[in-house]
Amino acid sequence: MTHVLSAVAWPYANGPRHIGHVAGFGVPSDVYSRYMRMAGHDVLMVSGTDEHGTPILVQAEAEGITPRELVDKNNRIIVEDLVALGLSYDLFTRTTTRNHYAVAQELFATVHRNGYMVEQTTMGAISPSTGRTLPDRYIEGTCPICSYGSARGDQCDNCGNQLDPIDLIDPRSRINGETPQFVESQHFFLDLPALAEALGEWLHGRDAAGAWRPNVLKFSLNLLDDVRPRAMTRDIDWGIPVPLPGWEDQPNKRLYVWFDAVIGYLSASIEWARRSGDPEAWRQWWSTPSARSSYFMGKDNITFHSQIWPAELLGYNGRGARGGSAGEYGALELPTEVVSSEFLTMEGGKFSSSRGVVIYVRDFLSRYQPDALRYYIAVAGPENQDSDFTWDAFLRRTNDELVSTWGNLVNRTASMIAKNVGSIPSAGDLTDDDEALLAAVRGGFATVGSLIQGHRQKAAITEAMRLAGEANRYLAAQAPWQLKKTDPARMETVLHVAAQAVVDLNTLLSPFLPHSSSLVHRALGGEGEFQPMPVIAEVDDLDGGPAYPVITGDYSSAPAWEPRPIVPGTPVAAPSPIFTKLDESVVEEELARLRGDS
RNA sequence: GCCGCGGUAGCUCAGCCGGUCAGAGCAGGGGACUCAUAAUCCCUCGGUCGUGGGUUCGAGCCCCACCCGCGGCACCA
Repeated sequence: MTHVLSAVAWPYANGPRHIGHVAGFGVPSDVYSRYMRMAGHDVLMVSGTDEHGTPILVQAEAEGITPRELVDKNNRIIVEDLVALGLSYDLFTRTTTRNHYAVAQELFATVHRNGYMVEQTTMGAISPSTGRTLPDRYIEGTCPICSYGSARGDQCDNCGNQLDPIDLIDPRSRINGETPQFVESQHFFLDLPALAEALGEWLHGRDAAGAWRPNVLKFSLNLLDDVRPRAMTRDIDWGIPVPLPGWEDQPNKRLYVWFDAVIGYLSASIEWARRSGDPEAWRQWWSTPSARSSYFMGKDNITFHSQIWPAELLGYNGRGARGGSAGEYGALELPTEVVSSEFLTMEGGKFSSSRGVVIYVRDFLSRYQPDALRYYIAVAGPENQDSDFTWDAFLRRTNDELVSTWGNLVNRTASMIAKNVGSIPSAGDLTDDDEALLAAVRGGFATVGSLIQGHRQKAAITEAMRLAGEANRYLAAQAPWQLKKTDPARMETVLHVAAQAVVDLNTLLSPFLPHSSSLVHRALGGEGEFQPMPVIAEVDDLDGGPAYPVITGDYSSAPAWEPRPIVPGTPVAAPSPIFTKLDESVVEEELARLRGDS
């Protein structure tokens, strides 16, 4: 048994999340975590909402509410959506807790003390009316190269050239139109060059271990070719105060949102431990070299997880060129794996909230089953390359695969048993065909399990579904509905074998389809829930801040990743369908909705 | 421009270290069956594996060049 940290990317709280987001970090991390628990590992799955940064301020202003009101609102929406999807977080918290503030400040202070946080003066744009940093992308003006009138500060969308906002002609703020001021400002920079060698050692070690996806590793190694110090503070009044004399009381100096966001993995682990009654419990995942940690995210986050976060940890541990010593938490383990997904597109194009090309998780789940979405993401998601979500493909995957292949297998098996026996039948002598099916399904525990552990979930669920197909073929070949008249004893044996196959296939599919796994479980005479599910708990801040909702759960009842022998005589009632078949018309309905027709 | 990814049957894609690797699902055509949400099962049509070279006894799989599509290029979360 190993301690396994499932570190899941933190959804940004400037709005609700769409299905592309949960395809990138949500479903893959939950499948992995559920499987690892079933395989007997001690899993700690943590995340939360990321609530600092300029876009939060911009959105709050647009809605005419305070940043705090905005993040409170979106935190709750996101929490509800992730629970509805069945994501089994041990703790899903947020970055505005006092605990998180304290942990982030401890990291910053120690990295600073060790000499990896260096103060520099920079020229940057601020909004004259608010005094806040104006990120490059929030400045627009006329492109000095092609004279395009709406070039962004970081790049011109017309000619594609990278720009420096100070070169823009007639620059203006995209937030409120005012002319930005370019002023000198003091900031702290994470000294990546001083940590580059240690980062390289770590990355090459990960390379040698061989578990990372090649593109993630290559991208990360490329980053090392050109490391520069990177600013970890901002001129902004929303965020975590800089914990240094002369800085902590300045209302317009705050930690950079990404500096504290990645620290969330640690602060959430600590918060989980404090709430568990053993405040030191988090060390089993963070201070133990034999522990594993897997970080799940979309590809846009790779930089922060394969460079910034490990650099923060190395700086904290005092493991860079300047030496140093670890802070009060002691030396902390770097990521074992950075598991990055590519992007999900929508009907051939990028998701775009502003253009309405988007499906929010909430809207999706209001019309379709969560396991249908989970299935689609697992089997057709952006695991290794960008993949496209289309309603047509969703309909086909749901109807032809979930409903017809798997749901129907469960239904026909339970139905025949209920009608002809009324309980799980016992088996007579097994034929070669019987043994072959049982052996194939039993073999799935090794093959499907290792594929999930290797983050090849598409192949894993495809293999599980292939085995379901074998069970369907078995039934067609054995034709128990004919044996009913000719050889009732043999019919019972066949139904016994089929029931055993269904029960074990249900176990194999349950990390992907946790909601329906309980329905299948009960369809064959089981009781209660098969896969434990997350819950929302309203909790008080541990250190006196405002109360907030968290996702948590007791997953100790997770079933073991192994065959479960069925018990003859267990009553089986006539089943009702597990999955809802979709009408062809939903494709056109949803496309109309996307176009804004409704 | 630089870096990376992809280009395999009508569609979506598998093909790890080169040698039954020319595959799967869906769509199309034909048939079987009736337990099951008209679900299931069988058979079948279909590809010179982007292009041109090269290495090799042998290459979707390695090397070079080119064409096409996509993503990233940092203070943006």
